Amino acid sequence: MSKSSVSSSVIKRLPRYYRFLGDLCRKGYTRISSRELSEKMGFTASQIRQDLNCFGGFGQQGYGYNVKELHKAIGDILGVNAENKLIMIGAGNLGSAIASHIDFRKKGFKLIGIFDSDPEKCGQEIAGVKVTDVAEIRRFCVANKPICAVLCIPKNSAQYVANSLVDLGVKAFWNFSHYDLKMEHESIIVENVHLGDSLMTLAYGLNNQ
Amino acid sequence: MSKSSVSSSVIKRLPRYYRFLGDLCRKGYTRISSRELSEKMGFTASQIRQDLNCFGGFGQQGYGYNVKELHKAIGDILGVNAENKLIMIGAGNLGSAIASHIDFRKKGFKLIGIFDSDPEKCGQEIAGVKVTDVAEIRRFCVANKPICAVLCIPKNSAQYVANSLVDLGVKAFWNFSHYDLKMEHESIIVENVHLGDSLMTLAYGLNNQ
DNA sequence: TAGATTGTTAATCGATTAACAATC
DNA sequence: TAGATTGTTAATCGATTAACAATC
Repeated sequence: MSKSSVSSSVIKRLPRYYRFLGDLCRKGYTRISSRELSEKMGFTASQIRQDLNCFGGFGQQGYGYNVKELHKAIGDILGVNAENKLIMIGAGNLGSAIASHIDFRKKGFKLIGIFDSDPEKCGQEIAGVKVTDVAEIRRFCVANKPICAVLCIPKNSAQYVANSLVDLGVKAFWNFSHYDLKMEHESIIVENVHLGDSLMTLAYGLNNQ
Repeated sequence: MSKSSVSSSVIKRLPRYYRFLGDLCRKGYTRISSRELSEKMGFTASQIRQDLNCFGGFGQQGYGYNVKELHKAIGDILGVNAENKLIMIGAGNLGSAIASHIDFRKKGFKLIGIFDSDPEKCGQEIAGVKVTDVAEIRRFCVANKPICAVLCIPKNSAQYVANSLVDLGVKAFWNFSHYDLKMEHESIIVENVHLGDSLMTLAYGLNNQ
């Protein structure tokens, strides 16, 4: 299945559907129409039906969607039940907060290692994972084959570290380093998170009415 | 000036331009053409010129753009030199990491207060700001008139807290609470950050080639 | 002046919305 | 069966790209 043909606009909405449907499940909804869902989510009903039909016909005419089934289906599309092995590089403020704050298992990942260059941090435990010296990364990757890395390191080392990790088999990066990673192989997946950019759009909003 | 007519696609690219131009300044560039910038940023030259001309003609035919001037101009459009007073609600893992990690002053904000309901945390200092009991928020807001709030609180209290803060004059929210805020007054600016959603798009990528 | 590169208009492309026949 | 609501095609809208005349 060439799901890669699905546009990124649609893909970025999937986690949102997943979240809302999870909430609806918990609230005891068993069925919902695209119109009802559109009112709750602020999308149009048309868009919801259009989006879902990129992946198959989950609804039933005259009835709507089964909330639980749809939630499960979207979870499967996203791959939230996978256990993609993930390591984190950089256990500073942000790194350790993310390690503790994100429920990796519920998002399709398993945190198997945290690395830092600061000897003070090595040996400490964060989110149940021991912090290891970065010097050990190569050995660790060869032995444990992580597929994804969270980068919480300064921007000047981000590209170098990412390149090294690609050579060690890492296929995806969740990058918090204030630097836009550019990867050679286009099969490498990168999600650059720029919290500062997000904040600046707020400044823009306040600055311009 | 009805800058509000500028599309959000453009606005979301502004911080990126700002970052790249800052880097170019530091690297000693004095001028740059839209073509050169397009190669560095991965946009098209056309888009760059189109984007910039939403705000005015910053370039010069036959020459290109003055890096320093353009950087300054975009900074002014974003309002990075403002000192929008900002408070943070919730000093847990994520809240305190963000307070320490983000350079608010460089983004147009000034962190003037941090609030938490945990008595353990009250009195502690984070990023040079003392953590205060949430019970004090009303008094604090009346006295100090913050215009923006960062929400690092559980999702079930997010909407209630946001509504209360609106009544106290807060105009903008940077919301990390795993819940999509819906505000009555459409003048209230909300930036919902969903780190989990961002991570799930990575899971999707790994799950689908 | 000639060359380069902008600002801007026009063309294209993609994403969103509307409409409706199919069908539960 | 009649009513509701989907899946899907067609229409609209907006954003991106291309082209080029203006001009430094």
